[in-house]
Formats: sequence, structure tokens, C-alpha cells
Amino acid sequence: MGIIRKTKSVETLIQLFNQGEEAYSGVYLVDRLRKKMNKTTVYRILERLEDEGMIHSFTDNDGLTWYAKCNGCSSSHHADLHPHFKCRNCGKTVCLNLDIAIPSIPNRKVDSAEFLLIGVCEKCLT
Amino acid sequence: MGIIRKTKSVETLIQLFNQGEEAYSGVYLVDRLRKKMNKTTVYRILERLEDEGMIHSFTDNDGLTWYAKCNGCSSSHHADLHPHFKCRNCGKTVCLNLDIAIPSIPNRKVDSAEFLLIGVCEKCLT
DNA sequence: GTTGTTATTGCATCAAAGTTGCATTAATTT
DNA sequence: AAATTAATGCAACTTTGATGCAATAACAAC
Repeated sequence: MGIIRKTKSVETLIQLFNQGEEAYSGVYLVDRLRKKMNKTTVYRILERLEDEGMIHSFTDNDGLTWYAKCNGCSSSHHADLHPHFKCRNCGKTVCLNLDIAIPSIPNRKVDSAEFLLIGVCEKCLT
Repeated sequence: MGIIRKTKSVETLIQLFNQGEEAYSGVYLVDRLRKKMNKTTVYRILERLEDEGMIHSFTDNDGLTWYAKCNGCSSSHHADLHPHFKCRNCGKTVCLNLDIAIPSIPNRKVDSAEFLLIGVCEKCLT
């Protein structure tokens, strides 16, 4: 599961994620890498990178899965509690470097949370 | 769009939602009402009820769409900022009556947010 | 460097959630 | 009661993502 061979496809994806805090949807990656690799390969590499703890994934308000580079999470600790911001104009989605206070709820155990903010990004505002 | 005829199917769904603060996934509703109406009908009624402001929808961490009765939102004001709680054991999902502080982010306009807490519910804890 | 092992890939096929077009049915209006 | 038109059912489709399997390519051992 955790064993990763450094194939060209893997390198390509890792490089992509190393270029910033931007998140990419599975659909976007499959399309962008269409000429370089099969869509099955894209999804499988994403799965492996997530298992490794190199990236994390989350779901947006349309039900699509997004992937971004983790900032300090490992294979054991994947509870990324930072929020994500999605621009409803251009679709660009990023990780936000913010701490969220997880409300404690009586009689329930909270393990993780997904917090997606939707709005308009800097570029689309002007 | 907003015009709703009180058909039997519509009544059935409204009754269901009036029974508490519980949320239901589209999939669940389609299956539960399988013998009473077509799946297309279920989805279309949900859409209309949401347009009306009678229910609201959100997306869970699996990409599924959930529906629940609004507590004070109308067709004009649909920004439900309350969080939702999903039990990862039994799947039961509810609206939480909590105010979330939406973090303000420099240079970005935030319109809405989805906040999903995942954990174990009261019943499954014991 | 060559060989052997096995992870990785591509391809075809499938699955689930949800949507669309269209003819039929049934609320509501007059 | 008739006319209007919203709502429904059905079939087919779209999209995202998963799976089985044979072929390929990393990497380890020699």
C-alpha cells in the first residue's frame, strides 16, 4: 500500500502539487494529464500519495474530490482541519492556513471535520 | 419554478422532513420511497422544496447530497451556516444548532460555507 | 549489466448518483 | 366540466470514480 515507485507519472503529479498550496480536483487532473497518463492511473496515484500522507483530499459542494499537498500531515495523522476556500467564479480552490475551533458537542465524539468556504477570490473580485 | 402543487409525492416528502432535524441523503430517499415514486420524481421534488426554501442541501465527505428541513431560511436567504454532524458508524446525519464564526479572509469575499463534522453519535458511542 | 520479482500502468468494463427529454397524468383554474 | 399546465414515469444518458486483468517497467539481487 505505502510502497511507492518513482515512476514518471508519480513524479509528474508530485511536481504539480509542489508548486503551491493550490488544490486540484480529480477531474481537472485527469483532463490536464490526459496525454501523459490514463485516468485510472491518475486516481490510483492520488490514492497512493494520500496513503503516504503526501497529499490530502476533500470534497467540495458539488461532490467532487479535490487533492492538495499536506502541510505537516503524515500517513498516521491525516486529520487536516484547515478550511478550504473555493472561488465560485473561477473554481480555484486553496487550503487556508487557519485554525478552526472544532465545537465540542455533548454526547458525541468528533473525529474530523470538513470546512469549505465558498466565495470570490482575489483575482475575480477586481 | 417556485410553484408547487400539493401532490401526494410532495406531501410524502414534506411529512418526512417534518419529523425532526434529521437529514436524509438523496440515495436514501430514493430507496425508501422506491415503491411510492420514481427516483427522478424524488430528486425533482427535493429541488423544488429547496427552491422554496423549505429544505436545504449539503454535501458529505463521500460526495453524496443530503437534505434537511431548514430552520429559518427562505428562498431568498439560503445561507445556512450551521454545521452538520455525520456519524461514521451508523451514517445518521443531523443539523447542529450552532453558530459558526466564519473567518474573514483578506482580499476574498466569503458567501457561504459548508461545515461537516464527522464522528460517532450518541447512540453508537454506548 | 542482466535477470527476476512485483508494483504500476493501460485498457475495457462497470457502478452509482444524478440529469434530461418526452409523452402521459393529474392539480388547479376558469 | 373543460382547459391549462405543472408534475410524474420511463428510458436513456452523463459524470465521476472503481475494478479485473494482462502487459509493462521499477527496483533488487546477482
